[in-house]
Amino acid sequence: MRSEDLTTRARIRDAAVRCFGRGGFRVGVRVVAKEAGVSPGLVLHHFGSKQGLREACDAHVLGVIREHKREAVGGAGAQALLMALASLDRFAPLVAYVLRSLQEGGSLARAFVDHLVEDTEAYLAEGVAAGTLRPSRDEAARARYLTHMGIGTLMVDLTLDPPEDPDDATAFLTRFYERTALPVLELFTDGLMTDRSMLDAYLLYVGDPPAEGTDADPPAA
Amino acid sequence: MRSEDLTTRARIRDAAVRCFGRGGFRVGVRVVAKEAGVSPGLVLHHFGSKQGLREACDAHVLGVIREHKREAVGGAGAQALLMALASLDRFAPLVAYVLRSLQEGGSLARAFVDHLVEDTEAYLAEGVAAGTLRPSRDEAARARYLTHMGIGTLMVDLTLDPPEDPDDATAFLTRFYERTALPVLELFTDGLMTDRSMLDAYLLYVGDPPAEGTDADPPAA
DNA sequence: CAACACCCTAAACACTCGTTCAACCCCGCA
DNA sequence: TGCGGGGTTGAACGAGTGTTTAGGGTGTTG
Repeated sequence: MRSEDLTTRARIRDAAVRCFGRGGFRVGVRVVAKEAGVSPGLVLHHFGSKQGLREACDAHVLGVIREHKREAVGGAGAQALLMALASLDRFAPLVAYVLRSLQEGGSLARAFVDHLVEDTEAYLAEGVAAGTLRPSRDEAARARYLTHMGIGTLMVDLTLDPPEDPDDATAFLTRFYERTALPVLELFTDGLMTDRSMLDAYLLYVGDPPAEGTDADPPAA
Repeated sequence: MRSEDLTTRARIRDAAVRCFGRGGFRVGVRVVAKEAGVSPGLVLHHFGSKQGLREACDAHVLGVIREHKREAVGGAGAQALLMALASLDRFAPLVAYVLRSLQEGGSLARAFVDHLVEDTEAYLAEGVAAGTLRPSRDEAARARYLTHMGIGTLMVDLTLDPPEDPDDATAFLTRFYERTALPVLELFTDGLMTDRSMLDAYLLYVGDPPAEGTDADPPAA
């Protein structure tokens, strides 16, 4: 911790990120104040209100993630990004904060997810262009769906059996990855169904959708 | 509403289900009491504590769902079940309650999801036996993954832009279904990738997994 | 009729929350 | 030396929470 060379304001903000990441946004101002080593009044003096404190946290976390996304290199996708960030343990509290934010909703969650959807769309487009990924009849919808799906699966695992140590985001993410790697790879390479009847029925039902992009050859079963 | 022919205890319980479904579990005992048309003290008199009230709600909701699952016939899967239940509008508050429960965690959420995982596993086994679904190297893991994935995608949509009318679970579920039908059908019929390299790399890396149950022939590409 | 048991209410209690405020310390500056 | 003035404190306020408790009614029973 290089906490003494920070502004008091920044120290409070970082403490708040830690506290909110650990216990959600219901933790009180007094807890944050104690974590930062200051009095409760000072927190409100610097941020106006608890809402202001949270907004400052949101802005800071989002900024740091945007800034350091390139360090967290590798494939697109929510887990990949969070995993890479959490492995750099100085970012672990930020990851916990993001997970909490995704759990309880709010503007940071929306911004973060929209950001990921963009990345995913670009990543998918690359893959399609390179021939490694199949094209979709609605690329935007697919990108959003895959992103929501990735994050959602993670969130369900998180809420259903929350890790005993809320600080160790890395352990949780690793465990999650181990449990889901095989099914997700199977699904992504071969799909689930053996024929196209359900998809065709749907396409017939909705009257065949935009079909923009490449209306590519359906790969023979 | 046939509310006057119920025990006061049942009336309070149903009011609590509605309130919790609408506003989450943070809504106060006084709100529930007002919704039920009784005094706040009576709520605690009947259920001992707020925790007791919630447990009674959990038990009741789970019981009703178990009981009426056959009415809500059709394919397995979280959305299918919830959708079918919500369409019967007398169950709409229950569905909202379940969604809240999934959002905030708790024993009902766990029970509900475990229940769904079982159903999914049976449903998948049927499909595999009938030849309409591809087998997996770890059927249990796949069933759990697909269930968490389905519910998770739903929850992300729900937390990211919550519906303006928290009572109308049907509208939300319909909209969700429309947005995801195409991507999910595409993914389930053809997968995402054009070759098996990533899956093979993983299988090589983990040294080919348990493969218990049906150590079936990997379907020839 | 008296007495008991039960359903129910209204008020109060104890606590936590976000927020406010008067005062204090300590710094630079004239 | 006196004078701000921002950083900081700790106590207090008011509204919210879950919970407790004393006490009305009301019906049933002896």
